[in-house]
Amino acid sequence: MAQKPSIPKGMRDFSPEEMAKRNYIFNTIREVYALYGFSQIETPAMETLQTLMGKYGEEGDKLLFKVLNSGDYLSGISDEELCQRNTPRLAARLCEKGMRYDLTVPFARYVVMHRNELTFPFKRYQIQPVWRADRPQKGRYREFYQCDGDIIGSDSLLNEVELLHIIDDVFTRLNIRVAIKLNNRKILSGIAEIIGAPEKIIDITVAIDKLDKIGLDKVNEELREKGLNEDAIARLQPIILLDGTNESKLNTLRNVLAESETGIKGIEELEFILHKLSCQPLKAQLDIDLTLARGLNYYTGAILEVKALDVQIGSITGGGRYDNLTGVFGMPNVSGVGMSFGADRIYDVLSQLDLFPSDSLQATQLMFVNFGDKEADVCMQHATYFRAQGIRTEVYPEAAKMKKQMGYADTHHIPFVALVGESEIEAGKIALKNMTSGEQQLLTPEEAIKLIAQ
RNA sequence: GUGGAUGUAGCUCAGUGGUUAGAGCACCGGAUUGUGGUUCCGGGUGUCGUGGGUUCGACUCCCAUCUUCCACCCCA
Repeated sequence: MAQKPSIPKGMRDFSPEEMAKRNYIFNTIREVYALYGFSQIETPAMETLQTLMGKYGEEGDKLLFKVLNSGDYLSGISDEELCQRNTPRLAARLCEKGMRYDLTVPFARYVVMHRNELTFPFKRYQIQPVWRADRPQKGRYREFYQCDGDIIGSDSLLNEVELLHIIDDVFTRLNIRVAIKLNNRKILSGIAEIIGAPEKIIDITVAIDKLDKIGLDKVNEELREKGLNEDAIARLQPIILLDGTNESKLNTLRNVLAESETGIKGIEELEFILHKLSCQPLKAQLDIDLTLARGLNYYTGAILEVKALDVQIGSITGGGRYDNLTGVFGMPNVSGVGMSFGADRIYDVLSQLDLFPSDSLQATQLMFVNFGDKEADVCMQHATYFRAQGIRTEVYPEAAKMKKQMGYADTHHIPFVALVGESEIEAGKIALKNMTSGEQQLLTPEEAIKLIAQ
């Protein structure tokens, strides 16, 4: 007897109901992207390791799923090499492909390869799974979907504004209340500059990012450990604890960063975005948040992150401006701004708040009960007609007991059941039962369609 | 990758070093051959995650391994 089957760690099956809910999310995001003039692309599940390696830092390289070469993958490898057991080097010899880790790097590769076909600015969205050999936890999987949208080949800050509107539209449609956190990498750089530790920018942002989690004392402690002197830490305090309206935050920053050209530039960028948004306000609340650093260090300008207000969960969307997306692939000076919706976390939010609209879950609208061969023939013809009219229709395939057939309709949440037996056939009508109210009436097919369609 | 928990029926979980492993819900059959979601009757559907070990005897104790979960790391 075969063992119980299983699936790899951190990967999931999706039931019909889960798929319906997931598609509701994907469709919403797709529609909004399309409304803003984005076009969809897809890239392969695997990329060459040459494309993937070294793009996500040391940590990222470890988390890449590598794919063993096909065929005689040991040919050309000596026993000596095998015995050395140098895992990274051996992996490089045995694997030349890897599973995509995110959608941004494959997109950069895509842009470089297709640069002659593209007209810039290029606005693309991409909804595909990515794979990471991370240790799974709740809400963290080894296979999950990202829904990326990027605008590349344009330095205009209007793109940032547009992304914020897209985010606002998506979450408005999904009925999720969110707060959008906004920051600018240039401001963070300016801060590092002012306190005289520009090379510590990563350490500082990582430490500041933990404020919510570990508190001010621990953050300062960590800064100390990272080699910042007391004077620098002291100068950081007002920045770490910055509070008030977005406007007052920017004013405070303007004073603190007066001597940093970069910092002032960052402030001006944020001011521009806020000004544009004041003409066309968002429904979501928007906060300037300096603790927002984002792990990835390729961002160079605006950084954004979205949190759900009514559910305790990590960020459900993130993004920002990067100046040199394609540089590593030999195509310099392509600037872009992009973001990624975290579909799996959005799913969790909608589930917890019970916000999936019921019509997004409904599949079949009408089921014909099967009374036997002769009746079924008539039902099949009716079904063809109903389908042609756009009604999602099925005919129960067996002349099972009425109880079983009704039970089937019930568990599948089919709102209408049609009963067509001898007497109905004779009258040329169908008995249409509303499964919610229990009411039943004798109707012509046309009348039935009208009733079901409303 | 580091540290710590967890795994018994489809689901949520009881259970004891000793016969044949239980409950609720779900599910299946019947009451009911043209009417579901209510009711009544009947049914346990399981290699107790997997593989070893200790023992007269292991679901229970030990080891390994896998899964899921928690914290760190990192992140969506």
